[in-house]
Amino acid sequence: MEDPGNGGHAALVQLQAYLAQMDHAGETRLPAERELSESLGVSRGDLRKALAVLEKDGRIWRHVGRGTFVGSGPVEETIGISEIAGRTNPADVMRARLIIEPEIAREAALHATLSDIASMRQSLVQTREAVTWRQYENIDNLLHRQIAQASRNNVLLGLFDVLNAVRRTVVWGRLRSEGARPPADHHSFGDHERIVEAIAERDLGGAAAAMRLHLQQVERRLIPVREAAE
Amino acid sequence: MEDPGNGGHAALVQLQAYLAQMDHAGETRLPAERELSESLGVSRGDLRKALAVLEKDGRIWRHVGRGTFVGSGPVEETIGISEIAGRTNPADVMRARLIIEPEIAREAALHATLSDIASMRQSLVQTREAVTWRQYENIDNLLHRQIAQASRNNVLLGLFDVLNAVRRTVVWGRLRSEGARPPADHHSFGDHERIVEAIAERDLGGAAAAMRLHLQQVERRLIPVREAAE
DNA sequence: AATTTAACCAATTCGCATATGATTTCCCTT
DNA sequence: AAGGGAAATCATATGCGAATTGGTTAAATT
Repeated sequence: MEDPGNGGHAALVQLQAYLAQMDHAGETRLPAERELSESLGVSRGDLRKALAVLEKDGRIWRHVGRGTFVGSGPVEETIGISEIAGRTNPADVMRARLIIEPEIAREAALHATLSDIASMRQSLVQTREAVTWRQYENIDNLLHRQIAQASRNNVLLGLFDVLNAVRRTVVWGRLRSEGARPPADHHSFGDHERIVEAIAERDLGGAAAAMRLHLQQVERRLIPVREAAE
Repeated sequence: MEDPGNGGHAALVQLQAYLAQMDHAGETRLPAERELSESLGVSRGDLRKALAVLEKDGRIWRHVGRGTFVGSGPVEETIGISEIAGRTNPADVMRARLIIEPEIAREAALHATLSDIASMRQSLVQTREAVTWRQYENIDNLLHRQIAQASRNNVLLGLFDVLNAVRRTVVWGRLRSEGARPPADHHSFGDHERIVEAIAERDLGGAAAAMRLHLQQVERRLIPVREAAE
């Protein structure tokens, strides 16, 4: 019916024109294939061929149930926590913390407000007052997050949250077995205080170094054996 | 009705017993408050008091519409890209790249395999052969990701992917306006080569420094005005 | 007077209807 | 008989309303 013999080339031309017009209007999603084929006066088969060409060229992006979009596709939302945690191990998580968190601490030393520092110091006190291991862990988590928040950079804070969620996923089931032991060891207290102190004094390198040292201590404690021999 | 005067202590005891039994069974979610209060034979008010105690102690986790869970809460899957991108700006994204990516490059210099380096060098060549800006961007993205992959740490790679997705979300619509201009400038080519070279030579500090320099160049180009005066 | 009970609110999940791109089948034209 | 288009079908994703659930407030009961 539709001027056969052109091999669908007319459809491609019309589609490109439509796309340019739409691109100019700022729209990113184009109508459904059924509507568009009728609107452009071409068969759906030809339209799909033209769409396939544009997709292979990277100009559009299609997905079942969602629609067809211009550009490099709808942002890939599917980098979820479990996706990362599923193909890694505690050692890599610890290594990543050792790489990322000192730099975050350095940035915190540069941008922390007085309110941030006050909150951290309050957490320091609460850390010492914890009577349960779980309580201690919660406050420890909070303190580390407060440091990330003190960077005053929501991207860094978001990355920290992702890293933290991955960590809690990967090592899940390891801490639970230790039960309700109180935190009798005092090594982390000093570490935390040194970090906060360096941030308060705007000592960028000192904050990074203190955080690195602290995480190395934590890493050492994660190694199962040898603790007695030390 | 329920033996008044105990101040809800009986509810706490019963709840702890119930929690222990459930914990042993491996379940993580406990029934709704209305059911549980009837099941345990205590008023909802007393049950909520007991739940509040356990929550403050960190043993359970409650959330409206979801339910009550044992442990440190259901793994927070909802740190999605849009959640981060929604409350930030291009400057913070650039700053985060400037902080994170050099450290990733340093790690890559330490762990990259020969295969990794070969892939990167191939991307270098392809970068120079790109005839479209979109093509160039794609290969540039690929190269940066290859560097993250060369760290041989899936957590770092995942964090890079998140950061990259946030970047593409935040700056979306800015690059599109420049249309189909071919990449006539050559400054990034040298940057990229220096980074890959440093990684190949296992020069940790050099790789980080080269990456930092490269990103600073990119940041400079993102500033809208002043480009002609340079 | 105090606590239980019920009612209501806000946030979340669940199920079903709808929308969409992919695929197959059928039918008409030539 | 063959080719191509139109319709039917499938698999996946979204939207919306009902039901669920923790949090809060008011009424009722003892």
